[in-house]
Amino acid sequence: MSMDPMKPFLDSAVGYVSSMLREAYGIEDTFRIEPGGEIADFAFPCFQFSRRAGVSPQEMADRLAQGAEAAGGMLTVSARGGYLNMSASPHKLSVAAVGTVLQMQREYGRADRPPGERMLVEHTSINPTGPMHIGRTRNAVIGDTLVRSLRQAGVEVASEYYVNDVGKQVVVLYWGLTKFFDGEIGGKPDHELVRHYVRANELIEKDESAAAEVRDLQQKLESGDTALLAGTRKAAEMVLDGIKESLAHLNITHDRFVFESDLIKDGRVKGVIERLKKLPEASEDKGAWYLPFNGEEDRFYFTRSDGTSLYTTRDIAYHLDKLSRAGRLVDVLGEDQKLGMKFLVRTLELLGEAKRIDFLFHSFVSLAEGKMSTRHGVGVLVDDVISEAKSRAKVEVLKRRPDMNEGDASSIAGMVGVGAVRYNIARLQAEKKLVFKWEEALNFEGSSAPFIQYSHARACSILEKAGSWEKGEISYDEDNELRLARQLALFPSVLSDIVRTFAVHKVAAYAQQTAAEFNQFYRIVPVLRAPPGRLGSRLALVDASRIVLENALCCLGIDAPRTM
RNA sequence: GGGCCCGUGGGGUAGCCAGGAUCAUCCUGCUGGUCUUCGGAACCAGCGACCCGGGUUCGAAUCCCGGCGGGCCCGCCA
Repeated sequence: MSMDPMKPFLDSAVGYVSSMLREAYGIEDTFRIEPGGEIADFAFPCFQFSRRAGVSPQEMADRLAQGAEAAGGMLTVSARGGYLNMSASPHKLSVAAVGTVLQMQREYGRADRPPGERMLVEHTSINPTGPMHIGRTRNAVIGDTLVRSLRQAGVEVASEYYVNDVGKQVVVLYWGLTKFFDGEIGGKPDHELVRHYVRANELIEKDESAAAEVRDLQQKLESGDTALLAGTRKAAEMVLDGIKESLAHLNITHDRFVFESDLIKDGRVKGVIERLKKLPEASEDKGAWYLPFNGEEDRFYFTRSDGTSLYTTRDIAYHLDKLSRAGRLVDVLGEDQKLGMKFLVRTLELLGEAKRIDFLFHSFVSLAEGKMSTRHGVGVLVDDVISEAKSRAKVEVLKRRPDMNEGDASSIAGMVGVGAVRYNIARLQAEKKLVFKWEEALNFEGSSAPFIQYSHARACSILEKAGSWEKGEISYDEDNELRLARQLALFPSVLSDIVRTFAVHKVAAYAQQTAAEFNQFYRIVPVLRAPPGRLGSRLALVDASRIVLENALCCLGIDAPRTM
């Protein structure tokens, strides 16, 4: 059995068109099959070949539709508007879809892929100077959804967080801590320590001697002062602990954290600088080395005049490290990084190592009132959004289940609240800008996480009431059954599309559509009170729906409650 | 000044990469319905949109050029 229930039908459609084209017109060229939209599963537009064949598109479509018993009963074909429409036999497709899902269970969605192509996705990588605000959360949610979707699709993938613990802002944090911090954190570290960071920034802005102190520290750090490196790393790690906690609340974890300071300490940054200096393109201006791009239009400086490294130089060292550990890289980044990454890629190309890097850029999140900034302590913090979402969810849960005990209600409210936050970020195309609005972030109906979770809980409830049942022959004939089964069959192709395009919002849309189809089925087609002989097939369909909803929610990092 | 991205009903959004036909998707909103329920965070019907102007094409929301509006970038910062 194919892991993708739609695949055998697509193969027959290709085979059918190919043989009909040859038979009727002697055409043996390659051709394209399109998705058939609402009308059919697959469509062949006749426009390209009709002129050459000397017939109208509609004539050609009519002729091509005359293959009796299309593809051994796998397909139904029809001609309309110059298109040859082909649909998988609904009966055969529905049986194949449910059968495949029940066989693969949590693995459903996976496809055969060439082995050995390990991927590495870098995401989040927030500067550890303060708590995550909602803008940074977008990166984390998109990145984690990508990692989860790739895994569900059968890709071997690791996730990584690049910790910037040597940059200017971490020095400011460190300096602020030495000045104002008494050693007692007394709360979530990112929230507590950022106060010293904000205060330090305020002081530096108006006090020149403070600014000079920080500059000295920065110089010392870049010259490789080990005690100072340890100090800034410690400061970064404390804040990072708080960020990790926030990420955990969002069901986000990373396989590995790479510290920028390590790349300096073990000499890799120095090695990169040496390699770059040897490039024929490399030039020098007052001791500062750069690569000229676009003539001398854009200079990419990779050292300062004092020989120390710059951010992108260290990032190149990091990318070389990643390339040594994975076959293919993806960086999830804000759109402000585009130009810098162009220089990075072109530099890696000069070093002969650029091939396997892809980027997933996303636009910024803004507030109705303007921009966010950790440095100035303005922004909506993700911890606040999560806790507000949970408490509103709890009100909703208790409204519907007043008898439910406190612990269960809180646990469900947690899944619903976090799900709502993640879903409302993941549903958007990454390149569209996002204006954060509380009402939208906390939406619990319509196109939302709870809508999907609720469908899942309903399916679980039916299955629980049914108990165990005979898994005999299955078959479907009701329109709502066939439509739902077809929807389930589409999951592997959605994931394959994401593997190709990284368009993670598609798995959000798919989950929503699947839930909607399930709700329609649920409304119209009785399961537990099914007519004689239909019970097993319908329970199988409900179980398959439950599995697909769970798998899709898993891609989104949203828990699938059995009851809510 | 130069570069990149975005512009779809009242609000939000899919479709654009690989141009096609059928009501251009879905959510929200508004109007009106459904159900003696396998859990109503539900279901059904209706209202309402491709920024503007050229071009390519048999055919453009989709590709190209030019406007307009918004975001981001153009540092020996990160």
